[in-house]
Amino acid sequence: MQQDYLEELNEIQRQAVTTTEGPVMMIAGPGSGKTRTLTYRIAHLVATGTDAFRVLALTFTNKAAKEMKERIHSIVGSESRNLWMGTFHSVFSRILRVEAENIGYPSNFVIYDTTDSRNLIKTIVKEMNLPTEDYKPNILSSRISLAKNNLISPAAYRDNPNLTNQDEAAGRPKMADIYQTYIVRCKAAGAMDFDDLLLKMHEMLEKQPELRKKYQERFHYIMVDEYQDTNHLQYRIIRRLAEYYQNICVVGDDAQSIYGFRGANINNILNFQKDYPNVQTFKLEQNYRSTKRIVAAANEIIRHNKQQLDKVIWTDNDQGSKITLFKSSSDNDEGDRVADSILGSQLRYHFKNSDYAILYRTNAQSRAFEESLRKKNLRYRVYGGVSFYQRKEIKDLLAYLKLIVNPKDEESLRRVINYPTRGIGDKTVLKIKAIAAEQSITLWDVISNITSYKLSGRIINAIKGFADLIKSYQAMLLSQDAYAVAYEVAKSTKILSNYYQDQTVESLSKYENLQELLNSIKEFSEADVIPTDVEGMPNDNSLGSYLQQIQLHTSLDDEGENEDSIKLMTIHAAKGLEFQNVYIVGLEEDLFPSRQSTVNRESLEEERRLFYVAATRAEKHLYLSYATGRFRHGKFNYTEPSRFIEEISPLDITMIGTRTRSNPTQGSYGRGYADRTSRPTRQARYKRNNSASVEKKVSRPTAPPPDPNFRATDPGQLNQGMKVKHQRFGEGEITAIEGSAHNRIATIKFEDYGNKKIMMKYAKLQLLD
DNA sequence: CTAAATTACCCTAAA
DNA sequence: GGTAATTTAG
Repeated sequence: MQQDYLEELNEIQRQAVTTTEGPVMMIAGPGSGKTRTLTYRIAHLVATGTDAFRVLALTFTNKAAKEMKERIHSIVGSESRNLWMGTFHSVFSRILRVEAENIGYPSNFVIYDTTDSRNLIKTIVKEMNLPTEDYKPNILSSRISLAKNNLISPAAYRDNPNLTNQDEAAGRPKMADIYQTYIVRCKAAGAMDFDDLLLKMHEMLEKQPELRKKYQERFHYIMVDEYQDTNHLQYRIIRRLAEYYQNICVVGDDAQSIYGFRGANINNILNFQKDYPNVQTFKLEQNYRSTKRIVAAANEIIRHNKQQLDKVIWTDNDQGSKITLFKSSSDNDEGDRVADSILGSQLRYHFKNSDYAILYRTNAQSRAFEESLRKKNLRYRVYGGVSFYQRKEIKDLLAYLKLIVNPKDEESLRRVINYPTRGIGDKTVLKIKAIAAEQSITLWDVISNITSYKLSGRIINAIKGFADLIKSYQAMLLSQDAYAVAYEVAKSTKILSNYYQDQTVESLSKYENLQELLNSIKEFSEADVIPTDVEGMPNDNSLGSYLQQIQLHTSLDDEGENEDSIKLMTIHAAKGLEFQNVYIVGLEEDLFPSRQSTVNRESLEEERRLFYVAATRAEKHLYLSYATGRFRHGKFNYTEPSRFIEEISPLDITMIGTRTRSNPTQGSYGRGYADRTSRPTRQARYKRNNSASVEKKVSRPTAPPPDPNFRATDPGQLNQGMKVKHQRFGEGEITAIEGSAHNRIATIKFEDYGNKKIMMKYAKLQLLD
């Protein structure tokens, strides 16, 4: 065991580590060694005799938990595997899985992500015959989430004039009914949404004294990272769990609270002293990460906020170079400028690619940088964005697997019952639903017993075929591992081979994504199961376990940590990370700060904290960038520089203005715009980053060879005068191409049909030589 | 009923 | 700029 860990800490950090008893609060500024202190605190507990399974440590990303776990492992050894450590959602889902039957859920409960729960809300609205223009799924779902996170039940919601008045005014008086129905339907489906993972944990602790006692007594020591980002529900759970031993240590920084939009309550940290009057507080204000200039700029930024704890960070590090500000004329110009700057900086300072991060406010901003970096052959990786697990093809296959594990899952059932098509259309599904509703049973109950209902032979046949298929997979799961079943599903449903046959760029990428998914299932199901010493810490490689795990996947969990690539991510995703060189881009009004954040002071201050977080990620060099215009929603708009830029003293900034070389605005409007739409962006990005690993890990299943004459319908490849074949209209010749890059329409003269206008983006055309 | 084609709609961050 | 919903053709 490593003995000298206390030597690596400064005085305050050491006190925070060794003060293990009673409530402790650490206010830790950026770069103050917070993670190190927290890590050593846990290691210290274990090293001084606490059983690891008595320690609960809650973080906001799996990555943070994993890193800490590894560091603790290196200090205390294998005992660290018994720590209860992870995100709120993943730790609670493990506990709930063990206790499922005590709270009326199957232990294989499924977890609904935002898409699943929105779809469910959509069907509820439809079933209640409410106007969809007033009842928008994402608004409804955010209100439900708000209610759940503030422990407002449907009944309490109904009685809350504040909430109901808002709903009345917005034309959705049935809000509370939807909320109630939503809960009933989730329960019936054996499903929990993200909020339920917290809510059910809370309910269990409140309503079941035995279980409350069990968990209160299990966790001698509780630690919560990023405490400023906890919401009311999380706060209540933590309080309950800590009630018995009172050994609770929270770590946070009010200046870095950036999750207000999902209910984070900054008062949780501001009021901690009231909750625990005997709290011992440690302030970590020395910054070990950044140069003096960066630290000074950060302090200037945050000083513009009214609501904050009194705290100034300082550093002993070098003065460092000035902050660089880039002004560009468009989003594409901004991309080029940043890519140029990275190249120049690499030549001068010999940094690796992985020493650079480009941070933006919205995921959509990544594209321009991707293109510019690709042009210069700079390796990059985009984190976050549309998650791998949200892609259609992935969700489809996962829906089968979820259904096999838990056939009550209505969302998954609806997703796959007619995919691939097997003659079960909307009408048929409606009939089944009517039967299920009438008898108060689940859809699966009806489907699995379809022969006992009076329906037409054709319908019974189709449904029986489907039910038998699912049943056969379920039977298979009894004797075979998760991968074998998943592979069988992918193969026998033809999902995989259909994508393989269809040689378009999109389909190929979908095919590869599916392979990648199968791959990860294979890895999971073949991994050695490391037994833990702890009762109630499930650690198995079943399909159900896999499904629960991936639903709680966080965006930074993606592999590639060790590769040498420039990192592109949102500022939210960058929290807790550090980089030698940071580019904060898109510093424009209405983008950063975002338009909706400028309506009141609270949200503007949160936006400013976001800027503070971004700036404090930088160790050596900080670059800011804005453009005077950019494409948004398919249109070019002129923009104003962000108010945040002015909040930093001009003395600390070097300005680099718009270049006069080519005319960038026009370039981006004409040629650049056409270029970007003709390029398979997201698929290409994924493929680029992952295809190599796909190829080496999995051998391809046999599929018929692709038709050599077939070419992807890429509007950029097609020109006037070309001969093409259309699936329906037969052979023809392109006589004209019109429309914007987005909606490119070809006029094609067909032999049998005359002139037809075809939207090229969607039509499947075969190129004839 | 299916598949293709067209139109409608959304739009901050994320477990 | 992308996807979901709807319409259209077969």
